[in-house]
Amino acid sequence: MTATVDGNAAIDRLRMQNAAVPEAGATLTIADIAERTGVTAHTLRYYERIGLLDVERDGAGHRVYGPAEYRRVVFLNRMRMTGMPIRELQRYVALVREGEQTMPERLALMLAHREAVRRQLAELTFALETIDFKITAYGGDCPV
Amino acid sequence: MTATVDGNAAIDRLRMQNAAVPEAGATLTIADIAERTGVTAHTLRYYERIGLLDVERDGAGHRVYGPAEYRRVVFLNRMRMTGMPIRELQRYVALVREGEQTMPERLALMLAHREAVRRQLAELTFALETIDFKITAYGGDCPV
DNA sequence: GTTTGCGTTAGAGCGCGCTCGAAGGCCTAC
DNA sequence: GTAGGCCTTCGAGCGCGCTCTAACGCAAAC
Repeated sequence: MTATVDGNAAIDRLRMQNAAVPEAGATLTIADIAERTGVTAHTLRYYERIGLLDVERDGAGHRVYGPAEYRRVVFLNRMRMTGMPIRELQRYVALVREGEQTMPERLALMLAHREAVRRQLAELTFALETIDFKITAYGGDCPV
Repeated sequence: MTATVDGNAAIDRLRMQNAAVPEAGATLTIADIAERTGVTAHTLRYYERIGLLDVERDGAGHRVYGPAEYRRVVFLNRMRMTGMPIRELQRYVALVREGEQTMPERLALMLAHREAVRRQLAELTFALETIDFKITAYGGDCPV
């Protein structure tokens, strides 16, 4: 993972994920996916174990990832970044497997999560004021 | 904790904390502090145990909180909300106990944390786009 | 042919931040 | 005087999300 000017590892990862989308028909190993997404092989196996990923095996029993799996990993990673619990992701993935008729429910899940993220943003912004206040206070004196 | 229009429990708590500042000289029980800050009595004892709070005892051995302790609890709560680890709070509190000469170091800690929170805000904002994209996609079809 | 290196599985372990249980003390109300 | 309720301490337990170990397999490189 290469560092960029702002030095934000998570944002770097997001940029990397956008840049490293495999072309249609490509087949990738677990190491490839780990490198391209920044999700460790251990975690990829863990995600598969708990039902977040479905991955084929080659003749040697090794995992074979394609663009669809790549996109899934990136999606999972972003939802985790925004604090979506594993349990909810399991529910979402289960709905995807059930087929098109679950699209309204999936949409509802995403809408609810968007609200959760917006609340999170509001909280962070609010709490940031306390930090700013603290920093300003260190110009004078600082209680606590 | 009373609900407000937007239904954001954490923001409600922040508002409540601002509204429930005890007047100078007031003495509060652990239950009072729990109610006013939204931090449970269990957690308040835990914070004390790990060195984040210093609280006096009355004749019966019960904890007695004053405005300074209240402010400390509110501060701790806000730093936790923004993801500051307990270890860092322990370090900060240790610096406070060491006295005024640690103010530059405390300031540096706060500045670093402010940057961390800003990064967090950037990440959330970035990842929010993925959610928005997903939601838009449900108007059409949705891969993954 | 053996070393190197990547992969596999099952399952244990860990760090964090609480959260709870048990056993008991003090104070007030009835 | 006894029941209820809130307080105390100590220590164990828990949910989450990984993270790592052990033991082993296959396959190309030397």
